[in-house]
Amino acid sequence: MSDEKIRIVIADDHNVVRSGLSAFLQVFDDFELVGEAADGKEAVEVCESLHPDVVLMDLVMPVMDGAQATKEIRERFDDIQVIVLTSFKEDDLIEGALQAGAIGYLLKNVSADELADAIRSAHAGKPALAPEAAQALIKATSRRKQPYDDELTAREKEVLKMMAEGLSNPEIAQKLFVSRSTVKFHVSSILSKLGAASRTEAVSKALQQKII
Amino acid sequence: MSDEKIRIVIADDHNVVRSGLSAFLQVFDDFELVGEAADGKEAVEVCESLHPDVVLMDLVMPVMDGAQATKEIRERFDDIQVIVLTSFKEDDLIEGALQAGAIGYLLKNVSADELADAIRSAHAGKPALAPEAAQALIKATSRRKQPYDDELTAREKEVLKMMAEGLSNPEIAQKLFVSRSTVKFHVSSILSKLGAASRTEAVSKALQQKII
DNA sequence: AACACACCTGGCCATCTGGCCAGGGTTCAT
DNA sequence: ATGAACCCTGGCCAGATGGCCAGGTGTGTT
Repeated sequence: MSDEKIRIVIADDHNVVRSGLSAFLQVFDDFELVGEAADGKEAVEVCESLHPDVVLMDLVMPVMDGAQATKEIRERFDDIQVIVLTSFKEDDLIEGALQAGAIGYLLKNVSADELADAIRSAHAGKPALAPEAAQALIKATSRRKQPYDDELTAREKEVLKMMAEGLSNPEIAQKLFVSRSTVKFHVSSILSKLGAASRTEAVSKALQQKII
Repeated sequence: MSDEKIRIVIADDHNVVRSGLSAFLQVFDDFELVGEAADGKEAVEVCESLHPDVVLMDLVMPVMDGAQATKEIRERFDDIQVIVLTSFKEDDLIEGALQAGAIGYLLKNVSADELADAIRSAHAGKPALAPEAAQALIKATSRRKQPYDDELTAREKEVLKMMAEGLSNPEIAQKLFVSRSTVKFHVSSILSKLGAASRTEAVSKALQQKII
């Protein structure tokens, strides 16, 4: 460890969480809380003006979400490390956060010591993943590999949305100014790409996998 | 205000949040934090042994959720007031929490002062709803009134789930050991109750309204 | 120029869908 | 016991579905 304190910024839209993190950090004398932000946009601005070493970033925030903020921060200041701090309810966001350039991923039920370790690791450029986070990551990736053979085209998504509204093929055909055959063609593609046996199953899968 | 301090218990599965709330409470000298709990079950137990005046309760927790814990606490100790503290993402849980007997509902982005006011109100038996919470409550109730004519029966939900899996009527009939006619009967009921014109629309609505 | 890809169309056909009709049975509260 | 629910069944039928076949167009890449 160097003599310099690790300069930290907290980005979370909840007062209580900011206060809690702040309390955690005060226990250790190698940390210095230099700024706070209540949303992603603020987080980026604070990084601009203060150039902290590490940002503790919530994912679910108004105005700009944590993943987007992480991306912007990492693109513009590659010496600022971002640790994502979130609740286990948001499994599906982990991947996006890591792709955005977060070096750490912790759940909000971390202890002060674990948090401190993660911050020191991140500052040293070493990743710090909570075991639950790693697990959720595996789950998230394996879940996405199976169902798809391919991505849906724009037209297919359009048709899929109408299917989810309960429209029949003739109705969709009328709305899109194409023939029933064409709609059937798209529907067939959708079914095979989603691995569904019927339009109902396709819509069900699409909704659950948040394709629409 | 009496001379006695208001005895408070915090129930939240996130360390950080507990720490943050604790820090908020320390600012005021009429509060005394007497216990903490990391899930709903612990919260009930802590209430049993410590009989606090007010519980600050998170809704999303492992083992037993906050609504259930609130219900049990209110049933057994009607002199303990519960204030639900949650994030705005969980709009749809507000109603359940209030039905369970919570007297207050705050979002986690409250300030220390707002929290203090809410605790004092709750202790005096006066409700304390965050404006956003009230708004979400209205939204939640109005959203539920429209789509339903009636609740689904257990059997109908069972059929609905199979529909969402993409099973056809004959397949469902086979699984349930009933005839195709019976399945059709249930499907018809589901369609009319959900206001859907086809099974696909029914499944779509059911998924979006979190019925299944 | 050749190719892949997305998009469009028509016809044939077995199957599924969902509305309508009719009739059973149970259990539970009034 | 007289409903009121929920659950079960059969038949009839127009329409929708989805798989299969065959073809067409335009785009952009190589």
